[in-house]
Amino acid sequence: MPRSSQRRAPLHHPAVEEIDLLDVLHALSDPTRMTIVQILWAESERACGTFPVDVAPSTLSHHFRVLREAGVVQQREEANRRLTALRREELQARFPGLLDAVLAAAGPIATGA
Amino acid sequence: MPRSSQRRAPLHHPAVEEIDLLDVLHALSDPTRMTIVQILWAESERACGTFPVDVAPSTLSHHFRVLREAGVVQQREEANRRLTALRREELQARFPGLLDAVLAAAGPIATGA
DNA sequence: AGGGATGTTCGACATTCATCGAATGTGAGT
DNA sequence: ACTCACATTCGATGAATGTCGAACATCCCT
Repeated sequence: MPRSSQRRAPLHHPAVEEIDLLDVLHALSDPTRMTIVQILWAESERACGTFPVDVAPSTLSHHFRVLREAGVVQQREEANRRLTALRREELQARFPGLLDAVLAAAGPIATGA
Repeated sequence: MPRSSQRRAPLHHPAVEEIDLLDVLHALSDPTRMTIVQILWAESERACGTFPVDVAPSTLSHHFRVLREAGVVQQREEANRRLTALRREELQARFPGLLDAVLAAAGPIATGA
């Protein structure tokens, strides 16, 4: 029985109704995480290691966990990669216009953050 | 020479162009501060002590400073009261739609926070 | 002048957080 | 099987944060 889609932890994502506004705002209030979200806003899906941010891999993993548990991003396994995507439609359904306004306010991506 | 309008510190407020998105998001990611902003969203101007939040006066003062230095609220002196108001137009000019989306997402005021 | 009301500043304290290095686990390819 | 690449977890550490009580400053009113 090949269960190749359950590699490590079950990767808990909050349900749409469980997404808390303050958690989302806190998740977005960090420079590194904002950069991640901006990139995902433009590129739909991306592997963890391919983000142009200047932090250690363990730090990056921490930020992805914060974003995931806040309900901002979604992660799925593929081989030994972990692909990350924005939960755009779900966030739009829960907090209409919020992500659009935030991303519009963020302006161009500040690479290196 | 009655200088009744300069009571204590000069109450520094950031200029509109200096308002930082991440600072604003961080300021809004606290329950107490979110409650304050929600109340001001509905009531234009209000004295510090009249907010129904369950924190010590010194803590409240701290939260007002965070909101003020992030550019979210504006404070002016009147007698020995300090009146606080949202910087609605300025925030709308700097980050269009942001405050509207956040306040819409926040829903009804959770008194007691 | 004295007292009460309003709000701030100053430590202090516990919690949270961003960050890193080292160790670990998983999958792909040789 | 061995190794390398990818990503996580763990432990530690220094900084920031939310909270409070006590002390202080300013203004109004009696």
